[in-house]
Amino acid sequence: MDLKPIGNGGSNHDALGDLEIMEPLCAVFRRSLRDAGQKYTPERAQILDAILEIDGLFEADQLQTMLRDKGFRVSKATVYRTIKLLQEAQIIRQVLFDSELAHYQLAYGNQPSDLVVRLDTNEVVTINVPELSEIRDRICADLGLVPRGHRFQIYATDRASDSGDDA
Amino acid sequence: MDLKPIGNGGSNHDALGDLEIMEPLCAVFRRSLRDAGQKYTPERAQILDAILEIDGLFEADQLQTMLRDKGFRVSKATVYRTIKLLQEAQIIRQVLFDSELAHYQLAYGNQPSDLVVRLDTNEVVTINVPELSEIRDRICADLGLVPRGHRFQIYATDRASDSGDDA
DNA sequence: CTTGGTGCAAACATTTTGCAGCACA
DNA sequence: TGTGCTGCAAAATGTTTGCACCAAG
Repeated sequence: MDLKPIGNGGSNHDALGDLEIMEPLCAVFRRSLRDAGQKYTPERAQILDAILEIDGLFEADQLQTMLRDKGFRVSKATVYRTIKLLQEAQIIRQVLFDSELAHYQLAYGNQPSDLVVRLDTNEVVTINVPELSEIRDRICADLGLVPRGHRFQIYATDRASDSGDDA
Repeated sequence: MDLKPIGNGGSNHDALGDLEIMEPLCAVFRRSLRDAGQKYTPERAQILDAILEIDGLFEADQLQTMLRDKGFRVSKATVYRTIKLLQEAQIIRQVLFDSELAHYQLAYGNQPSDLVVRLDTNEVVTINVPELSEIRDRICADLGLVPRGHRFQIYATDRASDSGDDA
């Protein structure tokens, strides 16, 4: 499946965490690594840089291609290993909307990852729907559970492009 | 990842399609196959039967195990091929909540698949949240798109089991 | 200097596919 | 009775891992 994430329909950049008003992510990453006794290598910096240039979703292979185009030679293994580290650092998060391929998204802060996926063009728009958090919390309360997060994905088309098959 | 889907917290069975008030699914499947010039074989019937016994999510391997326990010998290839057919027949739908493994769910009718996933026990509860459809439609209207469906998944734990890592 | 990192390639796990024989409509 | 289906095993895909050498702190 070939998809082109077309950036944040809402604003990805204002639903930040809380207090730390936009600490450079490389600093966040470096600190996270140091706390885990790990090292901040050029490859890891390059991968994070590439991610920061992406507006929307990305996948592992895409990162390697971007880096290659910039003249960096990073192995696929390192890309995957770094993606895992970035997830642990809460800098990116996995977004599930395609079973065939893992997708990720910047996640500085804790804003949920709500998406609109266009089935006709495979474009993806990220949106911000505060009500969803309320709904989530209410449902969890009803069930006696503690909410830890949520995902919301809308599938849509422009016109009557097709019947919405397996959405 | 090992997960135990524990049935529908809401009611899976009353948000049916429209008019056809619970036509036997095997009939739906048979018709769908016939319309496509395909055959209703014992293996396919057995697989659908197994699915009907499942309350919640399931995965391909699980079906094969269930069938084996019942004394049927169905190859993995046939399981996968039948899953695809059942999706085309709109009888099951894929549920994305774990990037490592494809999960499916009964989908007779068109009710959306909203889930609560317990991160501590890996249990899954299906829920029904009509508001989500309204939110979806409103957002699509704002974007000038036609809604085709949506997915909503809540991640929760019982107590302070852990920090909600990569959710 | 020491510990952890990188690239490579082989290993993995899930899903798909080619093929020869079999069975349903 | 012919076309589609099954099982098997090999292929494909995305991701992980073992290992020898290399580099960050």
